Formats: sequence, structure tokens, C-alpha cells
Amino acid sequence: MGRKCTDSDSGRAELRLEEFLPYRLSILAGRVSVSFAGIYKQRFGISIPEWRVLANLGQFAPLTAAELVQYSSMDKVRISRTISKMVGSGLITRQTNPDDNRALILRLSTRGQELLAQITPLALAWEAELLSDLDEQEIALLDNLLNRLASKVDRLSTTAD
Amino acid sequence: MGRKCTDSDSGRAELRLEEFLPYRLSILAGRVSVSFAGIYKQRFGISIPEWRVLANLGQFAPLTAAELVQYSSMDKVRISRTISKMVGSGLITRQTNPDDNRALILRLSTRGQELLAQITPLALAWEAELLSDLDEQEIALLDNLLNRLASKVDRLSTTAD
DNA sequence: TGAAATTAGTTTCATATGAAACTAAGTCAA
DNA sequence: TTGACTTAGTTTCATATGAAACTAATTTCA
Repeated sequence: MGRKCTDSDSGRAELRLEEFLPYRLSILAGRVSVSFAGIYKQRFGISIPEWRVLANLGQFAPLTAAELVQYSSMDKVRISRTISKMVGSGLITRQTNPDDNRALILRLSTRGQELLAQITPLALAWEAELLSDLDEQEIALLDNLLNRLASKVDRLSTTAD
Repeated sequence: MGRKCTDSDSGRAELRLEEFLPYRLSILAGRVSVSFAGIYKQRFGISIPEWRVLANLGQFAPLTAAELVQYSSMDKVRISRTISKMVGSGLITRQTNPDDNRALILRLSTRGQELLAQITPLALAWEAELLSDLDEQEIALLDNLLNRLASKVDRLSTTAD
């Protein structure tokens, strides 16, 4: 943002952080995450990775660990550990796939479903609050812009490197 | 986003992650950060926290560590460690404040300024690429929407808790 | 076939992280 | 003053993280 370059484009460009998109996105997302995590961390005793697995399985189960990696954009190791923990606390179910004994089929347990059902309305209410200063049209625009940025950054990462 | 509730608002709401703002922001920001970090990590050997300190001092120096905490929304400890490291690698300068011997006045060293000057054009070019699918007006809108969300989330965090 | 390459998930190990305790310096109020 | 608070920054310590190595299962193809 802000490629306005008031300094008449004279050689050394300046970086204005308050306009620099990666920086702003990162700060905003961090604050949003922390604020939102406040809703489920204390009350329900789950962490951010656990919340992500819970929500993803709630919507997309059955999934394998590798698919969860894709969906959640967390790494293998973190997913593996989060799954173990959640199997331990009875939130998810892990069964072997007869067609491929390496892959594990993951689902929410009844407890997991109940937990998700408890958190969901709080999550939606919190999101509504966060968006309450925007009107319908602005929300749709934000939606559209974020999608386009997401697909752009995917292309950038895939291409370059 | 997407409080469309196709299921005729019948009691148990569903969470659709692909529409849920905290989730999308977090994933997008993560991918943007990683992709952007690719620009300076290898070439210049600095980490994300170092980049943040570098950029903040470049724009706002002199700052104290506590001010850097504010500006960068990283915690005390991380800032303290990042500063030590960067003082060690000669990127920043730390001098005591005669008016308050607890506070340290931080600035970029010449080397730090040079490094920032090297990274800045790459950062701006990368950002331009990221935004290249959006037109002027859309960029301005995104800017506006992100700002409003940022101030909203600040209010949410300050108020609740 | 069956040996090499690939894939799913786990474990190791070195490093990063951050809450809480700590040290040192300043402020405030009696 | 001086003793109780506050503030700046660092250190400790227990936990989280993730790259790389690993195990086990599956594919590939010679």
C-alpha cells in the first residue's frame, strides 16, 4: 500500500510500516488470533492448534493428518502432536485406514463435537462483533480482497523459491 | 464473514472456516510473512523479529525497547533478545539515557541503515507484486478496511478480558 | 517379483518462546 | 529522607517449535 513516494521517487525508497501490507496483516492477524483465543482458551482449555484441528475436523472430517496439514497450514509435526494430545483428551478419534495402513482417519469424537458446538456460537458472535463496524457490502469486499490476496500469495510462493 | 446461515438459522450454527475471518486472516498473514521472509532470510541472514526491529528503528528511531514492544507488538522478552543479538551483529546501537538509566536508546548503526536500504526496495517490489491484481481503488479500500478492523480489535481486547 | 523411490506419520534434538521471577532505577507520598 | 510502588529490561525455566532423521507402508518400474 502507499506507493505514494512523496519524496519524488528520488532513489532511496522509504518503507512506511503503517502502510506496508505484510507487516500490517501480520500484526492484525496476531491481535485477532489472540483476542479470539481468549474466547476458548480459558473456558475450554484448548490451544490455538487444537482449536484449528477441532474446527477443521468439524467441517471436513474424515481427514488424514496430511490433509489437516493442507487445510490448516500448520506443519506435520505440530499436527501430529496436536492430534496425539486431542486423542488423549478424547476429542478426536484415530482409526487406521484398511486401504493404506500408513494413513490415519481422523474424526471428532462425540465430546469433540459437543465442544465444537459450544464454541461455535461464541466464535460467530465474536466475529460478528469484530465486523460490526462494516456494512454488508464492505464485508463482501473484504472477503473478495482477502481471497484474491490469498491466491496471489500462493502463486508467489509456488513460483518463486 | 458469511453469516448467511443456509440452514435456516435452526439452532446449531455451523462454522465455515473458509468464511471465518480470524481463521482466514491468520492463514493469509502466515503465508504472506513466510513468503516475504524468503526475501531477506537467506540473502541477508536475518530473522522475522530482526526484520521488524530493523524496519521499526529505520522509521521511528530513536526508540526504547518498551516503545519497540508497542510498535512491533512483539513481547518484551523477544524484543530484548532480538536487540541483544542485533547489537552483537552490529546492526543497532544501544546507549543509556542520561535522564533515565533504566531505559536504553536504540538506533540503527550505519550497517543497520545500509542493510535496511538494501532490503527496502526488494520489500516494496515484493509488496507491489502481491498487490498487482488489485487496482488503486481496491488497494485504498483494503487499506481502509484493515485499519478499521485493527482499531476494532484493539477496542475488543481492551474492553473485554 | 523385488530393490529403489515415495509417502504417512513420529521422534529427536537444537532452538525459540513467553510467563513469571528478578535486578536495577525512578517516582511518589508521608 | 525513606519505605512502598512502579517501570525498564534481563534472566530463568518449562514448554513449544520445526528441520531433519527415522520407521513403516506403499508404489514404481526394471
